[in-house]
Amino acid sequence: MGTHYRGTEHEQRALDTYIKLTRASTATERTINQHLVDADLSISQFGVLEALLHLGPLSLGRIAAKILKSGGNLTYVVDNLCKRGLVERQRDPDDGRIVVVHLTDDGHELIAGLFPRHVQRVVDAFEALSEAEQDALAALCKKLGRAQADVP
Amino acid sequence: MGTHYRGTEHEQRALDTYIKLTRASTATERTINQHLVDADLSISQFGVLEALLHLGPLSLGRIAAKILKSGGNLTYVVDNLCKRGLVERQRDPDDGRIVVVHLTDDGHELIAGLFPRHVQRVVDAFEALSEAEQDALAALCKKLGRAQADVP
DNA sequence: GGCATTTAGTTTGATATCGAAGCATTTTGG
DNA sequence: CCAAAATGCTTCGATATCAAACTAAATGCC
Repeated sequence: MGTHYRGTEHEQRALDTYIKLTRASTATERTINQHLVDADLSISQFGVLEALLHLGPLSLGRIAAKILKSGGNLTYVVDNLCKRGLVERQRDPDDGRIVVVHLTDDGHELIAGLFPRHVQRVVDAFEALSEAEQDALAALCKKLGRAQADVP
Repeated sequence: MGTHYRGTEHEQRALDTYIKLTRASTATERTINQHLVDADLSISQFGVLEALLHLGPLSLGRIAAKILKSGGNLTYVVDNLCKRGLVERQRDPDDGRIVVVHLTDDGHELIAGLFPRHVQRVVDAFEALSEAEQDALAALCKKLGRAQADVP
């Protein structure tokens, strides 16, 4: 693995870490989300349903922040979930700009049934690392992720 | 951060690590690729050009494997690069199934000029971690990434 | 109170992305 | 030597995704 670019050792290290991080993330996500195909859900759709399951009804903006997607995107994803009757939109009576999204009974049943399987897949995917290694990885990722807000 | 799901400690740990990994990867990618907007290149387009710069002409299949994208996708991305005159297709005379993609002069000039800036951005993004931390992160990601091939 | 600014969502146009189906071409097995 | 299987790419239909333009509602300032 690694790039074929010849730079300083410092550059090489950053490039190499970057590639491995990206690949690990992509590969892990792909493995874990394999089961969503059966439920006919996209990753984003699953993300929205999961957020609603664990946090209760949320505005579009809060969902967008939660799953790190753009507003325009969220409108689209929620549209598709609405069409399938898994969620519903409700305008906030106090603030007419806000649209709150909540699970329907069908939606709740679907995500509640799916989630345990999802957890198991996450656990399986990370079985390759010991608990200490998982903690170390999480800590490094947290540090790295936090820092990105400050990089121009 | 972290999920709001109450499971066993073992489950919590995997879920938490998963979220932090995904977020760090997404955030870092976003920071680093910000400069591509100026060059009017998508991340995938940049990935293709970079692969060609450092590895020389490649078949579509090899590019797909290199940047972890589906074949159908690669056809599309390379189409767009062709339209802009940055790459060209060439059928392999020995094996009529294979299409080899290579940089044009314009393409070479563009990516060769862009790459140093890209490296600098990667270095900057990872400045938040010490060299030892970067090495540790790379090693953990490598281990995790490798293992995904074996998870059903 | 009324205009300017900010905030929340939606729309739009372009690129990305996948999986499956389709089409050549090459390789393989009998 | 030929039919079957495998390989490499393209096409297609659907979803995702972003950024920018747009609309509507609330807030702030004078």
